[in-house]
Amino acid sequence: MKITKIKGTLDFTGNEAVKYRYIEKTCTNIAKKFGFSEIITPIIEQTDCFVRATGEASDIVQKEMYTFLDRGERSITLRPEETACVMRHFVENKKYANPGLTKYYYFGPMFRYERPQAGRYRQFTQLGVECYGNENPLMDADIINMAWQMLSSIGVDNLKICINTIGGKESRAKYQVALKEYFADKLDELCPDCKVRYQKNPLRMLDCKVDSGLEIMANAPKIKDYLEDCDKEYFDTILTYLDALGLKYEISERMVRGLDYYTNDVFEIIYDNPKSQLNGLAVCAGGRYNDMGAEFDGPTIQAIGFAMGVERLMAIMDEAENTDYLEQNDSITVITLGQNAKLAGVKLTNYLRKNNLHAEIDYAANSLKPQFKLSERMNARYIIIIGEDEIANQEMTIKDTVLKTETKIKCSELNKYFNIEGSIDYAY
RNA sequence: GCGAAUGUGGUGAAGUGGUUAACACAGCGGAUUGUGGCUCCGUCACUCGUGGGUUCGAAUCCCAUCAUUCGCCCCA
Repeated sequence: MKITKIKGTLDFTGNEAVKYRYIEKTCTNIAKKFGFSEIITPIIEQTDCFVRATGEASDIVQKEMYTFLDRGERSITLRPEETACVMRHFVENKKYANPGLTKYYYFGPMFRYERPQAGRYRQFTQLGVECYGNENPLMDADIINMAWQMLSSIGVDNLKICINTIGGKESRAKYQVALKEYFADKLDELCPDCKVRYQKNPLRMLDCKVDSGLEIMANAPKIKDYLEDCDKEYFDTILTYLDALGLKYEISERMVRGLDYYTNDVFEIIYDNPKSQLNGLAVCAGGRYNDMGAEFDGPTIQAIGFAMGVERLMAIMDEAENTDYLEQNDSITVITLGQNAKLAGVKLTNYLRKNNLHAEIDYAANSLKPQFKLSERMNARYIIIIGEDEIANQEMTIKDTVLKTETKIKCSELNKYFNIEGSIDYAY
């Protein structure tokens, strides 16, 4: 039986791996500029960490977690998301006692037991941020701003920001009552899923795809009519700041998000490209979740965050044929003719490597052809050729495949050519 | 959890019951070449995801199973 990778997981090699690290590096650099520092938490947590934070009834808890008992019969879960882990850390260590804001970013694998499909895997990578402390609409706006900057900097286009408010506890409670009243006598017209949602979480009926065209959906009560004044004002102020930051956004009145912990503003950044299979996929999503601290038996902690799906970003970069992430390849192949030249070539190769250059020499071949093949495989920029003539004169022939030049230089000039230290000769 | 499509060598694929599974690219071996990626010759699937069945005979039909991909639910 052949051993294969586990369903819904991915191996990255070559340019894929480069791209993955490029996204990490570019985005986390921006997070640092916004004053965020890294948090690294374990991949495993007590199952309760997610049950409490995400909500017993959420789909993540109900059917998507990798949960198992360890040898001590403790229920362990591979993290399906990071927000709960960061909150656990924050409350566990009583960091709420620290003055000012706490701003963390993270980057790492998450696990969700779902059927894989376009832009969705069982092990996937999230890059996200969490910000705790006194809430202020500017903070919410600036975090969206940061997400936008991250996405712009990795060169992902065709994105749009969608934002909505689902209000604070009071607003939402009133709204839920109104929704239930409205739909009470209309249940027969709704799809089976919505009948379940009606019981479980009426808000979710709003973004049902099946029933979205129905007239009764269009006429359903709107959250904005049930918002407490303070919630409404908070949301409007966020929008004002977004305008000031020059960010374009769409207000999606139907967007409610699936994780139970959100309060007030929620937002998504969506790939908007009708030609693509990935159209409509959220690459970034987040919002405010002021009530989560209490779930961890901590005080009320005002909090906001977002997460981005790294594999989704990679897929979109591929579609756009975006190759900005590729590092410039300035590697060198040393080609030799004859045994004396091979010895000289080894010495030369080693000298180049010691000077931080990527240099390779064919271990086996003596004829030209396979050695040129090596340089093609490496996609080497420089090819240095050493034969008997060069040995005799302490020279080498250097081809620059980018500038398409070929020059013969003395060994003593090599350091100048590559702007490196020291010198080399062929004597040994 | 539900629904659909697909599964032939490293890759792309032809082949729908009958002798040695076409072709292309890549690979490998060689010829030629102090400067290659051109050309030429040779070689490369005891086998068609896996396991059963039907048949004189199956990559081709049937069943099961696995995997991949896509959609739903939900989500980054």
